[in-house]
Amino acid sequence: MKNYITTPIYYVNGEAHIGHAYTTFIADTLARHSRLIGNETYFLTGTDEHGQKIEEAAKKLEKPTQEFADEISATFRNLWDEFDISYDQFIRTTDETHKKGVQAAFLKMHENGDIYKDFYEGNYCVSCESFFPESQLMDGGGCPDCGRATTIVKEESYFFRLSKYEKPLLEYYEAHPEFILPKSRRNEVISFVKGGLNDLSVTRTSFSWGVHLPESLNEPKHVMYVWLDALMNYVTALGYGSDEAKMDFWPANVQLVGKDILRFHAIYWPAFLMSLGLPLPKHIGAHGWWTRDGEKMSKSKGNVVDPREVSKHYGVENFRYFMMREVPFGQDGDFSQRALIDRMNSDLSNDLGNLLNRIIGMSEKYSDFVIDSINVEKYHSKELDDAHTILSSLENYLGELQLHRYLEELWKVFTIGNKAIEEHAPWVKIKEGRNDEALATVALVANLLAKASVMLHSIMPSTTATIADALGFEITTESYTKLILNKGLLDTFTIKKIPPLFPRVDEPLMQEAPKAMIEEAPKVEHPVLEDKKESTVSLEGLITIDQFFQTSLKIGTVLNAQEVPKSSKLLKLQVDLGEDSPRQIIAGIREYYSAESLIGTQVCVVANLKPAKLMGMLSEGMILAAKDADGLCLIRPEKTRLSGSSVG
RNA sequence: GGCUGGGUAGCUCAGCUGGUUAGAGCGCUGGUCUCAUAAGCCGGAGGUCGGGGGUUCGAGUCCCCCCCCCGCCA
Repeated sequence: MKNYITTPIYYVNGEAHIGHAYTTFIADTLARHSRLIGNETYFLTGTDEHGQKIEEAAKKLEKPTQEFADEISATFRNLWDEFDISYDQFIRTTDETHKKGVQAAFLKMHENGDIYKDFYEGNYCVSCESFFPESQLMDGGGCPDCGRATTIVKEESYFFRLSKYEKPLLEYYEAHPEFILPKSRRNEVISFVKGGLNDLSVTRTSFSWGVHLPESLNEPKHVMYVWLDALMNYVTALGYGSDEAKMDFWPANVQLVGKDILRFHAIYWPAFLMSLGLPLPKHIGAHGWWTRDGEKMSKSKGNVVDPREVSKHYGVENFRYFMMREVPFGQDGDFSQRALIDRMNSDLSNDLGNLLNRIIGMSEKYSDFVIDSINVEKYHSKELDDAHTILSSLENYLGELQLHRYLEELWKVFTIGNKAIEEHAPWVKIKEGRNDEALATVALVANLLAKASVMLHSIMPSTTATIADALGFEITTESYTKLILNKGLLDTFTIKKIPPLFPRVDEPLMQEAPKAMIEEAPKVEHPVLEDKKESTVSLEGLITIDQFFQTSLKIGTVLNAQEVPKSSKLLKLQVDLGEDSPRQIIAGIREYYSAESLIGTQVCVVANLKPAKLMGMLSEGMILAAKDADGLCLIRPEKTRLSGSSVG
């Protein structure tokens, strides 16, 4: 069976981040598994290098565009090599064969009547040199990026008849429920298509860094627009439009994408393929995003996870295991060192690594490291059966890309091993002279480890190779067939005494993200508070407690809030102070809080302030807030209190 | 605002077409073994299954209303 697996091609406008690594790890896992079970496999990844942004970025650095693209593309490729990603091809959209293939596809679509010339009309920002849809414009029609006025501009463009494929696509989704994974994403795509599809502008004349139209069309000004160019890579990599020798790998089995680009892969891409008369991929798998310590990653926060950094400190395969195990496919995941360390200690050190160590120790004492499976079936057929049931169920999870379930199940095999040792206590049997039984238990566990390692291999290739080596075998399609499919046992071998594979990790090995450090600081031990004898507060301007209580502070609940027209600072609030009717309070906090975000929340109000008028509107109180150079924040009760509760 | 999906133990989640005392992993905790990486194994605590109505002999599971969260669209 042929099995083609792809990652998206990564845009060369920045360094590889954890998201890129995640997609690539999943794809690599699927590819390795496919090879292991004996499929003819082709695994494609690469870089997307065309477009105006790349052209501009290169210009800024005063580099030839190609040179710029070469450099960034190489950083991706190097990272994958460092991570031992087993790609069969690394495609670049600047490859000549790719360009040729895209042109061939364009011609074919043109011939089929799916491409026509018209005008692209939209709101154009001259300064940003880009078009924006109506919905993205600012209130007055300004550019969402720079705020300047936009103008309606007409640009000559070729269009792809996407609208024609509305029905065929819907029918396809209907007939192939497994096309879009996870299934929850399927609804989104379907409802989008049901909402109607507009034809797609697929060429541009405003920049030149891209694939030009086929010469026969004689349109030197036109360049292919990003998605047509980029999506085609999946077939041009196989030689579409040039040497088509590898085209029999098409259709792809799994095409992995981030959830942000699902629409392009689940709508445009299949439509293009339909137009070209090519079959559609079996699965488009959309995975989620990663946050760090519960927060969105961003350059400005300085909390971006650098996959190279994590791998350097914790090891690529541990990192990889963590990402696969931690998150259900499609869901967003959270990266934290705590979670990573917990996973490593609990799953890798305790369950797996320690189990291997246990049998190394026993075999050393009981049989001079020699392990023989001869009596395993006699004494442990139950354990073997249970393990085989688990091992043979794993394939199902892979089909739905449920890597975390796959691993969760696989781990039960280690539990069987740990329990068996406990239950059969070989150390007791040895004392009783029942050596056969003791050694059978050790051999059982060796076999369980061997089998589990085979199934773990696609996720932790090098680690499992080490385990296999210690257990005197090699992980190959042959050993997969022998140990998993045919439920065979290991030949007699001498186990290698190796140091613990997964030493426990006690402290974070990396520097924490800036925010996280602040949050964790209070966990440090608190020194005992000394009793202060003399006040160091300046006596100037002090008031008595009675004077303080002349101010009535109350907790209020914001019932409603809206912007004050013509004011950039003021919000008009309706605040419930537990009185017969709510107060109207005008607060100068609009720059920091949206009206919407306040509704239903609680604030601290000066309740006995003489009413005042602000911009002609009555204000019956004041909201307490704290302000410093970083902005303003409201003073609120830590927990919800009854409206009108007094503060003091 | 429209449409999905979801709100179940401290945390992350499983619970299919309604049926015995609501589950798993991690965490916490008591015990126990000693081959082992302060690992393993056994046990325990902890949940009015978002709220309120309803259908039913019986509802986490079905229906209605409400609240809240994520996502997609506008």
